[in-house]
Amino acid sequence: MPELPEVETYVRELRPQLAGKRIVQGHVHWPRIIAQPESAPFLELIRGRRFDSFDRRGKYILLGLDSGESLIIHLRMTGEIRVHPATVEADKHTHLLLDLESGERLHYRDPRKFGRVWLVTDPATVLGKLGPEPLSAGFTPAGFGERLAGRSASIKALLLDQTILAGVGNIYADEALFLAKIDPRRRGGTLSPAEVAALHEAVRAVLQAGIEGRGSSLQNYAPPGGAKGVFQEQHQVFRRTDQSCYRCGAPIRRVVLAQRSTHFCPECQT
DNA sequence: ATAAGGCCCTGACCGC
DNA sequence: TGCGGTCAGGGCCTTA
Repeated sequence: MPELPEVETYVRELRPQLAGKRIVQGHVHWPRIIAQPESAPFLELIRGRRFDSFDRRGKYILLGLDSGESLIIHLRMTGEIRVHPATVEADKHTHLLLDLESGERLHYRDPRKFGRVWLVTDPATVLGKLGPEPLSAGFTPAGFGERLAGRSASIKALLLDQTILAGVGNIYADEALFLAKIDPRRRGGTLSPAEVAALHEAVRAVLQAGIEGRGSSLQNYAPPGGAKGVFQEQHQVFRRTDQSCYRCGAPIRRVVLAQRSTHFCPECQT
């Protein structure tokens, strides 16, 4: 489940694999994977274009083309991008193929078909509603507090809300709440300024540590460079139900909040 | 405006 | 071994 650290790792590893390479021709095997425009104009617009720039916003991958347009990709749960020699066959889960002038092919693969691809002139049409980047100067304790003020939803649900801040998913939300010692069931509006500040710092710390670990590799997830991420080895609570808290020894609890499994230490997080 | 639930999808896993 | 049922969950949509 790629979240901000996994997507950041993706962009960093795709850059050397794709920079300056030209798309000869694209092939769409499952049209709904292309969110915008329709797949026919999509294929026409990418033909002959070169990969120029590589960026991330929240959990979105932004591949800038030499036409000035942006190929935006969201991997959602099981999306996967690989650059293979042309001799590598597409499997049944490969929904988009881009033939490159280099003789390689970009494979977009996604067993659960949740991911989406956009080709747009202005990225803001896709990204416009996203909240601040957690690792940028635009994410401040004061601004975070304002966005949480008056909210009755659980703080866990609010951390997953991409309009409050961009890039946090289920893993890093649970880890950040543990680090900040905040019960995930707390209503967002009830956090004190000190707790908001602690959570702000914790979110930044876990995302930064996640990036340094090249993300969390759970199930089959791996970034495109081949080597798996290692941050899962540092998880304090995520998927550690009934195991001992590393800090106090109490068993980690699992509850469901906002339809998401949520893991926390009932002794440390209050 | 906010909150909550459904939906999309398929592989993995479980119990029988 | 086969099979039906359940679970996983990001973001969008609908409903209240």
